[in-house]
Amino acid sequence: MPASEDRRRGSYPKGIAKREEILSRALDVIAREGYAGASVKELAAAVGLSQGGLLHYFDSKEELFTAILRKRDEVDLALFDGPGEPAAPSGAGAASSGDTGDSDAGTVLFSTTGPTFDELRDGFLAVIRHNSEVPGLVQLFSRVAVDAADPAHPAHGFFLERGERLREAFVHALADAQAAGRVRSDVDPAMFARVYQAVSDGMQLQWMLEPDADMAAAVDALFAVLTTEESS
Amino acid sequence: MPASEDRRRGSYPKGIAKREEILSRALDVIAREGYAGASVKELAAAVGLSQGGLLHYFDSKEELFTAILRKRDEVDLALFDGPGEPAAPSGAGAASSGDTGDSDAGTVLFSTTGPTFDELRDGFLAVIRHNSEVPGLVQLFSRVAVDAADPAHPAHGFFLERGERLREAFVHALADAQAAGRVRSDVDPAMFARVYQAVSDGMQLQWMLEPDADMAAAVDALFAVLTTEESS
DNA sequence: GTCTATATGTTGATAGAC
DNA sequence: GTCTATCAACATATAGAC
Repeated sequence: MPASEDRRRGSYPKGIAKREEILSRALDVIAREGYAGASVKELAAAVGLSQGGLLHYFDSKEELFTAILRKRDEVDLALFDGPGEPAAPSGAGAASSGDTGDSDAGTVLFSTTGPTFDELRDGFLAVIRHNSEVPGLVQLFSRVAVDAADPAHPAHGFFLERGERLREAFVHALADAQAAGRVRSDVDPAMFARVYQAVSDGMQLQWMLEPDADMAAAVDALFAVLTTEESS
Repeated sequence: MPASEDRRRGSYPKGIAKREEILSRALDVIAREGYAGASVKELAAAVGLSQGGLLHYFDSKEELFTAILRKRDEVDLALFDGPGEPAAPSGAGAASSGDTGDSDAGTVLFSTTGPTFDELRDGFLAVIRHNSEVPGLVQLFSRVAVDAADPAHPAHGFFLERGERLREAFVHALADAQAAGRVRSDVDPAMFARVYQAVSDGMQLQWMLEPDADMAAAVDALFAVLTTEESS
């Protein structure tokens, strides 16, 4: 049911379709060409619109970027969830090319119904590895994440909910894996859900500073110490 | 030897003294009143100078903020290192009041000579707990950390070196503790040095968004899973 | 629905008086 | 060394033409 959040302006089929197209293209552009405190005008030009034209669809710069981050999660979910093997996450430009999906497919990763521990680990790591190929998106995410600390920021709610969903998935997966004896019994799922999120976010900062820093390896190391056996 | 890095403009005793005084006051102001994308003018007024007066000591806004972060580390080091019990880290405003110290005291926490595992853990946690009382500094740190991803940013080198020092301390402490059988033998010190840094930085983001998130508890949980016995 | 043009505001930085 | 005054550069948002 992708109807609830997408209502903004005209909200007619045509309008929201264009909106989605803009977001897809923006994602692609930022992923490839990077984000460096980009202005609305720059981004507008990049997606083939004027500033005014772009702001016809988004009320403000901050809302635009928030929408981009939402769309990004949507795309990542569709790519790295559900199927054991993603269709074709080849290279960097895996975020555009038409409609990636109103397919309700990927809600496993961040939903409460919950992926299994293995699914969550694999999906989480896949997204993180993918991030290494879209530096601009990582930078955009981190930048907005800081700004969104302000409750008045349009992305405040987005980051709150996103974090909650992510951690909820971890809590369930960890608890289940614990019950199955695969995760140490002395780990508090709620606490380590936060730790996973923190490691992921924190490694992004390190990686932006030092591209050699291996984000996925660090997260993987955390999985390793929490699990009782060596899987895979 | 605090002489090497402090050379900038006039660099006469009087000049650098005033510089330090400005930084101390700026720290105090930001810690108490918060940082919200503060402009140079605002900060200048807060420290009792005009914009021009302030920029007499710092070439640019970015260099000013970089210097503030440097000073902050210096103060934290002096406060939460060396003595088993800090003098009086009471409340929030523990960062000003005269000269906190050219005292060469605290170089343990981030130096290669290295604190012991317990010292590092206690100091690290103390700094993190202290951070909860200076939200403005946490926000400033995170904001500049993102911007400093750009190699051209004045703080780029600062964050690189800071990260290296911090992780080096962790690598040594973890390795030593491992040799003593206090830390699991299957943890890679270098890898987990990154993980500690990531958890710390990542928890700051969560805490800025949700002040109820317990930064120290998360880091402490990581210590707990890595150690073989329950210390405390 | 999209563009051009503009209003409005702010910022960082500089020049020059005192 | 510090202040006042000012600049030039942008950026966002809006208004109005097409």
